[in-house]
Amino acid sequence: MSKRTKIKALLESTQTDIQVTVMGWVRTFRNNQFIALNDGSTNNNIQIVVDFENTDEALLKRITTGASLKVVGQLVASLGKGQKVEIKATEVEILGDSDPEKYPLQPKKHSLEFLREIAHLRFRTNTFGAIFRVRNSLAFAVHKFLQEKGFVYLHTPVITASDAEGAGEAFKVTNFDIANPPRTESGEIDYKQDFFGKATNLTVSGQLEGELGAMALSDIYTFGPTFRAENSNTTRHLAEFWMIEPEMAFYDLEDNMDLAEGLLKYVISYALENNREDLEFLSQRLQEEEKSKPQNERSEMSLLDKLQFCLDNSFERLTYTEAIDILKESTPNKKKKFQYLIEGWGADLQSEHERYLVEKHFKKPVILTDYPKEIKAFYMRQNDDGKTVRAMDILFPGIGEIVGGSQREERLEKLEQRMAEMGIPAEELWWYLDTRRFGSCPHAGFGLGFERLVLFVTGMGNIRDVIPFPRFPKNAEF
RNA sequence: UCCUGAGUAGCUCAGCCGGUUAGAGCAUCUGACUGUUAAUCAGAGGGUCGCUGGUUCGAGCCCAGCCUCAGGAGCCA
Repeated sequence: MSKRTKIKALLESTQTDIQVTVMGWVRTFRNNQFIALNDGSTNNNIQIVVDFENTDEALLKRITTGASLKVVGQLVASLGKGQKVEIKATEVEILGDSDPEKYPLQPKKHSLEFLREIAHLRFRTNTFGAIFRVRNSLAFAVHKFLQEKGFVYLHTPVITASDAEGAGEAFKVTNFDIANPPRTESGEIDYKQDFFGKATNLTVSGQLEGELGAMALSDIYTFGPTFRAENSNTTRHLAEFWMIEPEMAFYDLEDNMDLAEGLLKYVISYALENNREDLEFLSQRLQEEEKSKPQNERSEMSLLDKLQFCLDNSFERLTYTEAIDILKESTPNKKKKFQYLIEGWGADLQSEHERYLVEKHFKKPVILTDYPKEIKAFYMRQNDDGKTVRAMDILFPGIGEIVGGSQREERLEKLEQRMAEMGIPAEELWWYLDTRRFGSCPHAGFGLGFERLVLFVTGMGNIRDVIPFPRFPKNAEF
């Protein structure tokens, strides 16, 4: 294809009266002469002006919403208001027609629910263009931040054999004819004959393997897809999602929290700097959307203000025990407004409690630490009180838990004892325990839910709208 | 999985107490206009009322089951 200039560059061009070539998709065609063309490089369209009186009528009819075009013309200062520059077309070529009777996108507002059904085309809308450019920046910024700190990007396996991680239901991976799997004499499915010679599933977390890497490379992170076969039908769960899992040797919980907070702030500031226009658009979109909500449900801050606020304030850090005290004394608890009332120490925090702490009490991101060991995973480091573990959850407004992490139990005996208590088969995790046998050391790590981060930064309300092709119960289209 | 609500034209939605031929805006098509900004104006076409069964003289509307979607809860990131 002949050289073209991307629309983002043209709109920023200081030079005019030069010949340019653009390619993109038609958003609207107004007045038989004005094409709003978009190529995804920016949320803004470039206006193409067609000399319709001297253009073949058959060609004009093919300039329809969704069609892809190649346009050659002069980049000139715009005669009309609403844009600085426009292109006076000298040559318009239809690269791909788009039948207007069948093309589902119209130059109007569509519901997010409808766009979810045409996820293959929703990239062509302003909202989803902005979301996926922001998502890209956030992913890049995660790598940039960690790479600059000397972290090693470690590719942990997607297929795993251990089912002992306790992070939810896993999807089975098998080569068997599922209608007729080989069976043992006692009638059980004989996984010895399966592809891997044992039962395998898609990973629910790269953490345990990540720890193995950290115990040699010092600081590692994973950033890949993760799978949970939970029947979750919510705005913040997916069956396939992306997770960032740093694991650091010689880190305690404080270091862990500092890293997580630093990472979150860095990637948010990176997006604010590099995706200003997209975030302004999304901020406006959110404000429009909230107009239809009752006053008390609207957010106090605009999206941009909320992101900036998040950068300007340190996250509130407190222990689970302190949080319980606050919740016990809180108005909704006393007035029995909570669905689950806080009676005392030991209860798991429900969404309503987390939301109260983050959105009502502190009004900023909160890091809760030192949870009761009963409600946390086996690998978390036990505190001397015998009751709590060195866990930390970062709670964000509107999202809930965005990060879950801990200092890891590095003492072999303590770890084995906890595994026994929780019924985790030690023989399956012999390799994990080996790191505690040979040169064990204090270490820590966390998991950051990437889509939840994108949700927060874009101000979207449903996690299915911040991943290109969401996988959730009863849906694996596209 | 549980609770609540929804499913009517391509999209967003209205449809009275069960009663004749199911409506509107936008989109599409035809024509007009031609510096528009989701262009405007005039006209036209477009429906298995989610699916299955039931009640009734008669069902978009009532009943039962199922499917899908949305919001909330749980599981968690």
